[in-house]
Amino acid sequence: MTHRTDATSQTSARAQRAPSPPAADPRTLAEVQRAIIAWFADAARDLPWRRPGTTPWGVLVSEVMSQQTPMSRVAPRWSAWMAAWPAPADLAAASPAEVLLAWDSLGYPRRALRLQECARTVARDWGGELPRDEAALLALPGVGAYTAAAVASFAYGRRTAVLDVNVRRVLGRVFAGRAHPSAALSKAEARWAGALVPERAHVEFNAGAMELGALVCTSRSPACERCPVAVHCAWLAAGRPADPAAQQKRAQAWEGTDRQLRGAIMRVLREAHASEAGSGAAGTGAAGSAPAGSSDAPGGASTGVPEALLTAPTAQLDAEALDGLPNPVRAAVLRVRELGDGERVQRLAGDLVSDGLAVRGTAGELCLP
DNA sequence: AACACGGGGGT
DNA sequence: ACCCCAGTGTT
Repeated sequence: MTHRTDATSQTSARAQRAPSPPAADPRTLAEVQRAIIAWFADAARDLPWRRPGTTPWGVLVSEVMSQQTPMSRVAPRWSAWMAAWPAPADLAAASPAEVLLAWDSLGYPRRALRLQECARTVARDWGGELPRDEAALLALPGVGAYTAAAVASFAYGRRTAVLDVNVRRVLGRVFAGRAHPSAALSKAEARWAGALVPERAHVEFNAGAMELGALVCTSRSPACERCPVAVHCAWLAAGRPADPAAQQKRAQAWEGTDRQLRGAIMRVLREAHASEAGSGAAGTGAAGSAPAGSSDAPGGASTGVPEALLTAPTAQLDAEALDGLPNPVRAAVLRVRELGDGERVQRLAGDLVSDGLAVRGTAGELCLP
């Protein structure tokens, strides 16, 4: 299957510093563009935000949810989210707790907070309508180079280069013969990618290049036999050489990390909030449908958990209070205690508060904001 | 430029 | 077990 890299490794190692411009004649360029557009017309997945009638705001929401997140996980959440908050003003009016509850376990919950900040900015500064200008989009919270370009292209039909990891991989393989894109997107890379976007059907080209990278030209096991541009692909022609530079990126740890423990604490807060707000339908992580109406914590009623239950030494733990917790909350609390000692939990809880993902109540409880 | 930041599913 | 995912913001 994979081919040895011996004969070519010297020359390919040389070429990886500079993002080589598309070493292709205009005829090849046009052919690649046409092939991707034609392939996309047939192979495009039926994603909810590709349905007619999706607003620019809906496109933005789908892009933010999709950051570092497979779309199979995004689709159901997007539908529930847009049903609850169709327009920026709707999201702006929600409480952060509702927003984090609806985000559920999509990951990187700060994205949810930024998306709401974004909605509030749009409501306040843009009359509730997303700006069309890419630079203005880029200035919004949670919107970086990729998302600004994606919205400009997919929502507003602007001719701009949309460079996510999929597109970078496809272009890098076809034109530069490189198996994997570098860690960071360079200016030069963006420049020649921009030159590649066709004048006509650029939306279809952008979406198609992403789709091709997601479905065929995948990172791990590309299906070159199904690839519409295989005949033009420099990487395939070279025998699909491994990438010498991509070796030593350390496998990302998960067990025992702060991220894992933070996530467990966030789950406690979601479960606690859900079990108190609507005792009706609160399942494990199933934020599900409409986060209806109120987040009003009447008086001083806590919608969180006593922080001591997360941090106290086992000997001093109030076992009775722990037993009194609703099942999903107790399970989440036990998980936190299994993952980290009290000191670490306390430190990370403080981080969460600093990040705006949690608040401390007057009675020593930790809650969603 | 290098890190931190979730979580789940594919191989 | 390891890899990857429609990235962004901070240091």
